[in-house]
Amino acid sequence: MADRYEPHLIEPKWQARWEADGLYRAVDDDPRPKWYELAMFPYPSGDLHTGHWYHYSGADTHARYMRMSGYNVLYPMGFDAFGLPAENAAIKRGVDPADWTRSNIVNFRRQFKMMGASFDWEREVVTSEPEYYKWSQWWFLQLYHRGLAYRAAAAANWCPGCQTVLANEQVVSGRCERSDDIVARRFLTQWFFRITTYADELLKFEGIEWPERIHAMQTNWIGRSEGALLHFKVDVAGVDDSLDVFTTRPDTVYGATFMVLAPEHQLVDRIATPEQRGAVDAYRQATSRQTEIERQSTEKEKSGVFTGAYAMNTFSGARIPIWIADYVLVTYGTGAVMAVPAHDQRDFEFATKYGLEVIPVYSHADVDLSRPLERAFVHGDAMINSGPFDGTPERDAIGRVVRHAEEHGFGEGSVNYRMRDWLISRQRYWGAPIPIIHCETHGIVPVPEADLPVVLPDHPKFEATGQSPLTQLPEWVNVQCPVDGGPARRETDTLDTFMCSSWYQMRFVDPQNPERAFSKELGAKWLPVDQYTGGADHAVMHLLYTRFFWKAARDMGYVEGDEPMLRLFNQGTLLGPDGQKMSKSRGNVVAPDDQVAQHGADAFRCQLMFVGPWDQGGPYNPTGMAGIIRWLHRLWSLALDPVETVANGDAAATRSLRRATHKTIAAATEEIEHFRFNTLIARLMEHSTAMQKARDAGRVDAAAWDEAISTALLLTAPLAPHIVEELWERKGRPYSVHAQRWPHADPELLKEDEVEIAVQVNGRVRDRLLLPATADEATAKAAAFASPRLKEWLGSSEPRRVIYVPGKLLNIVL
RNA sequence: GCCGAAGUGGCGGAAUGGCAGACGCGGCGGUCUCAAACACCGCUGAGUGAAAGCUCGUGUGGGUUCGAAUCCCACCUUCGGCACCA
Repeated sequence: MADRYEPHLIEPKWQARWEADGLYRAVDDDPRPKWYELAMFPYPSGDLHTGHWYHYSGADTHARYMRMSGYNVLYPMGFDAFGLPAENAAIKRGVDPADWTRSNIVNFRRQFKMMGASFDWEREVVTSEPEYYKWSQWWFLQLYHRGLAYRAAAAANWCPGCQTVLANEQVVSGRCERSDDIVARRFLTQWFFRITTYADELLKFEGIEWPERIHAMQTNWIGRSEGALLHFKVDVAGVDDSLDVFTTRPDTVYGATFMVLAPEHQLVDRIATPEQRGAVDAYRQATSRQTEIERQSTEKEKSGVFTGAYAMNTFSGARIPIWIADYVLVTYGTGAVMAVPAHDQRDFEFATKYGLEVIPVYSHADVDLSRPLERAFVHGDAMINSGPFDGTPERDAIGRVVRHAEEHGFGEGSVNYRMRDWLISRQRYWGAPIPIIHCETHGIVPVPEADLPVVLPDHPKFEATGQSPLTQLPEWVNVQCPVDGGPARRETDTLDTFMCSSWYQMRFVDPQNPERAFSKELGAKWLPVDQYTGGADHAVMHLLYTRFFWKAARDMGYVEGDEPMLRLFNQGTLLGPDGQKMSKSRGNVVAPDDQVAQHGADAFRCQLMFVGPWDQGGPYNPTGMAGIIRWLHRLWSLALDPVETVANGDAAATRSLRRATHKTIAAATEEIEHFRFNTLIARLMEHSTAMQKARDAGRVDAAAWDEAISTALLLTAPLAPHIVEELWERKGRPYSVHAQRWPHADPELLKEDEVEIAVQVNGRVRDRLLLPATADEATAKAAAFASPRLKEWLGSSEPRRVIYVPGKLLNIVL
């Protein structure tokens, strides 16, 4: 008699065995086709939470499936270990960030192992260890040498809480993505990566299977708009500048009756007239006091101030006033717009408020131009008030105006992007030091590759100075210039952690290489990633950065192919049992360690996979755990309890059991390929029920039973690795179930002998008939007319039409 | 405002042109048990009926089709992203 299923006894046993045997090690010279499965690595803060379990349970199940499908699977894990929480812990509690991080990693590793995750731990990387960040620094130098890293004085997003700058991607509706503080502006000299060089290529998603919504979000973020750069002459004595504006509507240029500059625009100081200077300065002050959120509010009434200066509309020859207003952003386009009040609603509101001229430059069938406009109209029929262009239909207008501009030197066709270059400087301690030395005579000098890594010094001091804590360590900062040995200072900014995670997938292919970031051979062997999984919250940060990074690496000859991750699957967000985001303050947190202690890792994994479609996430249902546990117990007793078998079972019953088994194989394969774990489990439960029925009927065919049990175990192995390994062993099968081949469905066995078809009369189901699977329309029709139940519906009239879908339904239209 | 996803029993969800509600939870009834359970069996969308059955039913309104949860149009709601973007 088999003993009970007791997960806490079998799970640690198998975890130890798998580790000792190196069961999940990826072998570089294995002849089988490679499969690189990658799950976004975590930031090691405190505990592996339920959201992590949700992600890694699905990823692990898929990786195990691919291994059983005959692939040489690389499924590595590491830690994205630089970042703010470690530094904040250091500031608050005085612990060393490195110690804090290492102890968290120890805990994460323990929890990953408790989960039964099939990572190849020999390839682990930790981004905060010098062995790794040496190569992050090396990559920085490669980008620098290629002109893709540069330093610029620019307005930066400053998070007062984190005391550091943020990339645009890390600002979420005016707040810090991490700390939720309101972001301020600061002018600082910072390091940038020239991601905009790749903007157009990043808009292409050819050759990769990524979710549509990630395409949409990245496309949205990059924000490409086509238009023209037009030059307007500044009409101010002693200023010989032209004022450039980007516009998507160069065809409305004759209607540009004023210009608006962002208050921070460089030209403002030089053109403001003495009479207007006071008002201009006051407005600029008021603007700088506003937060990003206040400034971006679309509710707010438009405001602005006249500079007293004029520009010349190069096209119309009109002298038009130059205003400043906060609705023009210094970070977008050229920070200046030509205002066309007749055809842009914002400009219209502004013109109305300040009594500026409104000149329509399009006719419109529904707009009476003899009266003042009540609002702007964006599209029109044909150009008017536009000199030589009058009468041009709208569809030809932009092309003609741009050609004219180019011929006369008034401007040129241009493309503008919303996306800015990637700001990578952080005034933080816990990050990879940027490998640059500032020399009094030689300026910016890259650290020679032979001197890498630039090791992060121990014993940091944290004082909220707004500068990198590294500036407070003079013995580290003061160095000799690599060129002449003269006095020089190290760069004290550290790299944005997203830089470290932009190339980690490359390091996993050759994680211990002391000579290079990774060898070309191993890169060619394993890269790119075949399947990537992770949350959609990284859509415009990590997932955009890593694509940029890859393309830059490709252009430098380090990798081949255009994309780093061929397939991407985003799991959804797991919510608390109350349907709210899990958080300690709400008290709706499900603690994985407790769940494992109570029910075992297999049950917790399965329950997480069963709550709903993996890509949708949704509320965690703690009471549903009972169903999963019942099913695992059923599997246990099906496999181990004695069953009355015979050598040659009843043919029909045998065929029925084998059909159930093979149908389950076919369905399960389809589900697991598409990450549909909830329906995968439903299919497996149905199979368990089918086996139970066969067993209870007695005198089961021994071979069919054996096949059913083996199949059930093989199909369940990726989801619940421990219980299946235990049952596999107890059934006397060869170790390990996880090294077995995924079963194949026999198409012959999938065929039904008889099928139940629905018989409809005028589209409504009136009866169900059992027919041979091969029945043709005539047979089905004859059977329907022979059915007593259908008599009253069909009457004696001839059907007008009959639709027959073999195996499914017969619809008789009267 | 723009882009994207979604709306189905008491609950999580299944079905992507062919029998709506698979699978599971919960509930109800029963079996075994001294008793209970994470053991087992049955029922469980609403209305009506003794029952067979019939009628209604997938956010709302319309359409296409022999047939629509599924496709099309309009609208409503929720979630995610972007937003004074020139």
